[in-house]
Amino acid sequence: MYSYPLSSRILLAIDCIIFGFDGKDIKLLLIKRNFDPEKGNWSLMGGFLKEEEDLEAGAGRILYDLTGLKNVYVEQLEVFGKVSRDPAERTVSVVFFALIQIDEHDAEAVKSHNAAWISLDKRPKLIFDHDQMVDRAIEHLRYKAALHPIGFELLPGNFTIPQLQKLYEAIYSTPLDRRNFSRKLLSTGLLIDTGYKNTNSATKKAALYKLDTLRYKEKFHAFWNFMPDAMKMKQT
Amino acid sequence: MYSYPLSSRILLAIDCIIFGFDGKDIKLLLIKRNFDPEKGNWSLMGGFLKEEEDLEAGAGRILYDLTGLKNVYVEQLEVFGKVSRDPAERTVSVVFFALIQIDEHDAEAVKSHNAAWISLDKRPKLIFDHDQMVDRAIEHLRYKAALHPIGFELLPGNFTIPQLQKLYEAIYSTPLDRRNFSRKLLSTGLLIDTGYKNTNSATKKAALYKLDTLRYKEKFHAFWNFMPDAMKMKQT
DNA sequence: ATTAATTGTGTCAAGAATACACCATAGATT
DNA sequence: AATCTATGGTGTATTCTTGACACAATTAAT
Repeated sequence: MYSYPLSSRILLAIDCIIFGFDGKDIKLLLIKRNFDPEKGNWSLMGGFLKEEEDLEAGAGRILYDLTGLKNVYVEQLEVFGKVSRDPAERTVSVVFFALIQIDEHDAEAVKSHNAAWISLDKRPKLIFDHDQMVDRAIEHLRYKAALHPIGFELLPGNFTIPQLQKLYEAIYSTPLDRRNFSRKLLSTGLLIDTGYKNTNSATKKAALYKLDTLRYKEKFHAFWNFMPDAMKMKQT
Repeated sequence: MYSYPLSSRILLAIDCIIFGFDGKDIKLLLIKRNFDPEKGNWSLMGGFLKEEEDLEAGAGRILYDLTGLKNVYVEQLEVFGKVSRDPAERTVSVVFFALIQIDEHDAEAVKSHNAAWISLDKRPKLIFDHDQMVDRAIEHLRYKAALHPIGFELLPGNFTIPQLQKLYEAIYSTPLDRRNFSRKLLSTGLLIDTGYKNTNSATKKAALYKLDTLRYKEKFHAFWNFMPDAMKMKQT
């Protein structure tokens, strides 16, 4: 069997950007490193790809270690491969983008990793090029959520339309019209009315919906249109 | 300075998917390997990331080697990282997606690499997981061209609206209405009428347009809407 | 009962997308 | 030089979607 010349083997890192939503703000799961290198500084959760491990499995492992969750929404975001991005050694990092339901994570695991959920507007400076990674992820979240029904990944199984609206308002930092939002959402046919009401509310209880998962899978790659108008191409 | 434990350094490959358009069909630049491994079989153009080379620079180097072109449209597509994707050795491959003007490539370089422009519907079986990479790239081309003005990257500097239409028809394998297409294109404000006419045509000569590059850069990340309707989300 | 906060739904007007028809130009044919 | 044919350029009516906006219903607190 052929073998490649002995050159250019490189340390391959995996870094995970993990978004959650607490009902009000989009949050990031970050760790305050209690290990070297860069001990004491904030960073994304990461690790190295193992020799006998598929790339996606590596991402799954790292996500599971920190959150205790499997089968969360994950996708590749981008590879960061500048020569000097890690001063210790040439390291290429594959960045993964994950959306989780914030109240389902394993608080013990998060604590043991010295991790915390942090609002986007309060995020600390991160090590290496992790700030760029986060910037890129926020951009991607805005982009993708405008076109595909990924918002649901951040909400519990049953949710109300006002909750969904708050989520989109948080993503785009912009108020949305209740009536138009509701009409658009319902017209996708992705929501099923559970018949239950949200008992938490102090006033009128909103209807609880769930995802029509069959339809969701069918229609995932089709286009949606939730991007606020200001971000669309205008003819000016 | 900290150093990482001696483990999990991995061979990092770069593979390039290069699209062109000959006025009729979308074509891929593929190589018939005259070197090992997999000598004699078809594959994407690729190479290994060098120790002292930024990732994007590596992609640029490989594209330049094959086409003689610099500053072409390139973006990261996806990382392929299954353990057994390359039987010779664990290799993780970062796949890049490139669009070039087919008539500007360096024919000598292409020849010396034993490469050829091949229509999508005539593509041979490729080595390893390169077929999956191409499938993914075609999907991405359709996706991206529907939302962003990347089609121009496949056409010469001056082009006619009918040429542009043929390009989109090739990308989506579907006929488009001339009148609506033209109106939509012109309404983007991205086209500047050069005042010249296409002299190649046998009958009425079409107007030659060029990109308004300033506007193009400004508006690149805004959304467009050239996806044929059938691919959009419908409510049914 | 009244009030305040929140949820649910309807309507109208403007804009965009689609389907479709007519005219213009240029070279080839007679 | 008249006309035929292939292709390019533009206009319009209809339908659908979007955005702005108003009013009614529900619930708990007073």
